[in-house]
Amino acid sequence: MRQIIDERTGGTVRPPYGAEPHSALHGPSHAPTMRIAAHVTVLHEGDPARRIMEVVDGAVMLSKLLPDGRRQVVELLGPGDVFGLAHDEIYACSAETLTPATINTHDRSALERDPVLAARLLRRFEAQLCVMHSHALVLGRMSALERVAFFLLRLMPDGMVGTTLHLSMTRQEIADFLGLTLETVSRAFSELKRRGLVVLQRADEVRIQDRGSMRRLAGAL
Amino acid sequence: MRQIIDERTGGTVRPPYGAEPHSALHGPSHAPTMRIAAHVTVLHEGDPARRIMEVVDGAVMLSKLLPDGRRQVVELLGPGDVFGLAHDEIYACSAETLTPATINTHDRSALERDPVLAARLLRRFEAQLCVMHSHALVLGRMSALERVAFFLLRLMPDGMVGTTLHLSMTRQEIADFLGLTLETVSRAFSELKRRGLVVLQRADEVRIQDRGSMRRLAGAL
DNA sequence: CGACCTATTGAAAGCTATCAACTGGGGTGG
DNA sequence: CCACCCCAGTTGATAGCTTTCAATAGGTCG
Repeated sequence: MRQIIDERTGGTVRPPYGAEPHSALHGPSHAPTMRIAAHVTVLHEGDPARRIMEVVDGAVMLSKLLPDGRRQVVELLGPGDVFGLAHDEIYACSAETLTPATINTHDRSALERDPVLAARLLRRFEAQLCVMHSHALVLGRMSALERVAFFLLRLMPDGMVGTTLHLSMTRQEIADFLGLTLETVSRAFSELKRRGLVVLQRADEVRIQDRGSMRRLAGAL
Repeated sequence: MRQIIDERTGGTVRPPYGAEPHSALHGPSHAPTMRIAAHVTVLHEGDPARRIMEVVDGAVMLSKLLPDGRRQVVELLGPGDVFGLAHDEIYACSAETLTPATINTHDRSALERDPVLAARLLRRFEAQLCVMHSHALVLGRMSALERVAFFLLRLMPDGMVGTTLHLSMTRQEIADFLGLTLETVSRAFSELKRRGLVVLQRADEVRIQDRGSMRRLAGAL
């Protein structure tokens, strides 16, 4: 289990209950902005859902647990993405920072009062829903090698060709995202390396060498 | 391949291009309602995305294809659900009716003009996103038997206990939804039957016999 | 009643998970 | 400054589950 303690404050960071930097002078719906360290659990699956959150900067991982401990990382979020969604007033996922992150929080009631916010969230939800559809295809129909190729392409926008990508996830986290085991993820990395499609400077620093072959593996996506 | 011909009109039903019942007197953004037969492809993945659609009645299936023909049914929709989402002005999924269905269509530009519509879609997107998160857990971490149990519980609301559920999907469609093969789905049905958790009156008529055991299999969901 | 399509069941192969050992890098403490 | 420890990652061997290929059964419609 990763730490859920914020080393700056020494306390658990759970925005609905904890201190809220920058919000003292505003109402709770005025988008208080929080700066959060890496590897901090921001939301817990099953907690009462009072807030909706936007990633301003950094990376956040949403995950769900089965009663026996199996975990699925259901979504990877970056700047602009929204989380804190709820079924029956209960958070449906846990949220954990992968890197230091800046996050805006809104009271759920703000959705009705603030049409500009609602419009922004609507566009973002549409985009995230499309990404989830792609991810269902990955989880349901792709082989291990294809999943890892897809994962790396997803993290490496077309713009940054030839640059080195820093993975801020462990093999276990990648495995939980792709519906595999950490060993299978490791083997897939080794296979991509062996085929000359990627270069691993370190375990968490990847360069895509042959983008064409990667695209073909990942289903031309 | 299922038919994409509407037997009532004799023509392909593709709303952006085809005839639009009930809409002759209204602008294209005034939610023309269409009545569509079962097993009709309403939207094609990759077509230009001009409309956004709401299921009023019936069941709709969203699917994505890989270049080599592998298919994933990414979402099952019922009354209230929304589809016709787009990446880069292109439909991200194909949509096919599973039953006769009634569908509302909105011009995408209506989202900016109609805040009531936008608010409704926002709530619905949130719900669908949560369902997709659950589905990612199913696809990534559950065994074949667990997936089928989950599928049946999802189709059988708590209210209707003891009633017979009519599956409007073939084994192949269920398999494509659950990330399995049709043979594995069939074996899972047989196993659930053998264990006394369900009764199959016919291949497409299921009664859940032991809901508790089903819930345990499906991860208490 | 026969044709055809869907579903079921069986047998074998393949891919991923599991269990286990080993490697390597980073940090700590001597 | 170096040695050791610890954890993440890699690699190997085996098991298990699902897929694949194939044959049979069931049901519907002409």
